[in-house]
Amino acid sequence: MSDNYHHGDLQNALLHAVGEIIEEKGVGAVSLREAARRAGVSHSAPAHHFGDKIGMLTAFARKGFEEFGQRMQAAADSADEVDAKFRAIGVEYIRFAVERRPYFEVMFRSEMHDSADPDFKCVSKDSFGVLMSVVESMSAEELNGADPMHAAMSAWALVHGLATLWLDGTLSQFTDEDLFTLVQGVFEADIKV
Amino acid sequence: MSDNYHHGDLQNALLHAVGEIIEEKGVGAVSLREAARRAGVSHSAPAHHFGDKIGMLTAFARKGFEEFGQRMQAAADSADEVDAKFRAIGVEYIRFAVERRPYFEVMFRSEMHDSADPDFKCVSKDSFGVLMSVVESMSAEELNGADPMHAAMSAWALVHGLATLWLDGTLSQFTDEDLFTLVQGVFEADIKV
DNA sequence: TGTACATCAGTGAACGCGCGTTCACTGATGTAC
DNA sequence: TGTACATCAGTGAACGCGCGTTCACTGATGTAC
Repeated sequence: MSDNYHHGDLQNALLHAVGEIIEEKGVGAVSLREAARRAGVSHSAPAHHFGDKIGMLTAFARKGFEEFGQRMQAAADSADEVDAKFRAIGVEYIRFAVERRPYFEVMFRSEMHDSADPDFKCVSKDSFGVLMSVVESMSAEELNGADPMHAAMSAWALVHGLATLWLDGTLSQFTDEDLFTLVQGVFEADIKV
Repeated sequence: MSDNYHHGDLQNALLHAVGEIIEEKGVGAVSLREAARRAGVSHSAPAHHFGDKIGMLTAFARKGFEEFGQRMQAAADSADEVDAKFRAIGVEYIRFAVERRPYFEVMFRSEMHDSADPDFKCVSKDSFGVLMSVVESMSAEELNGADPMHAAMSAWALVHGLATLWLDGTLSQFTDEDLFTLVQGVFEADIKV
């Protein structure tokens, strides 16, 4: 690999830079030029690879969903009992949101990516599939007679809500608890609405 | 009120404009200049009133929380039974998110306002207080022995997750259901994690 | 009833900035012969 | 083994844009006397 002209893996270097920018300055600070700067490359290089800004962010979101899907699957595989799988997925969801905040924010904010991108659609559906297949393996008794899709949405909404409220700093206004102590408490308190 | 120089209620006119901008072009399109344009006023007028951009958005969020708090309170008062209050609050939360999307987005995104603003803090805490007081009026039996704070967080996370997933367009990828049919189903399916 | 004056809302010109996009280009690489 | 050529990655100058902020200003309003 030459030192100069041909970077070798610029695509990944740029996506890495995007992550850094979000980590340091938030999603609003992402720009093609700043990503180029951090990758040590001319400011028009990113457009060459990704077409435009939204293309770069969509590629970033796709990469996020790939890791996310793998982690969800690993969580589901980490337990034998259905309800243990269920909990493991929930905890891993929140863990991902906190550890990989830049991905999470771009993945789940519609204005930050192109949801119509076929690859994006595919990889995001796959992630949801992990949750669905766990729910579908539940017995009618375990589901309390609930529709599996609704049960999946319910679980998803709960962890997604916790994650976003935490990331937005709203929760810390109301409780001093460590996030995972809180998660534990919330999972146990998940009373019937 | 003169036609020209002194507007009379520019502050509100600007906040109204902010709502319009978000409705039409999303939170990223908000600017002092665009708000001024829509209020039919010079571009430096908003700074005169709000100090800077974040000041304008924080005022917008405050206004949102005021309406939000009132609606939460009205929902809580609309029923006699505790669990009916609980449900009413949940539905109203989601209804607010959908009907008043611009407010909702600015209220719950930390980078869109100044969370340290004393008035903001006050009015957002008040809203949460409505939920807390309903949960606190529940008997130990109704709570299934759960900590009231955790029960409140759990309910909050559920509806907040539903609302944000819906607004971000993520849910519509997976279900064709009307939002409130889905909400109904999810509330009923709210199984123990 | 009239005048002077303080206050405050809103103006408009100017500034510098970072951005996305375009485009003709150049340097490196690999392949065909 | 050497040469010609196509391909593709990355360059860098240029463009126009909308933005936030500043600042000396002006027009309207109300109050004191």
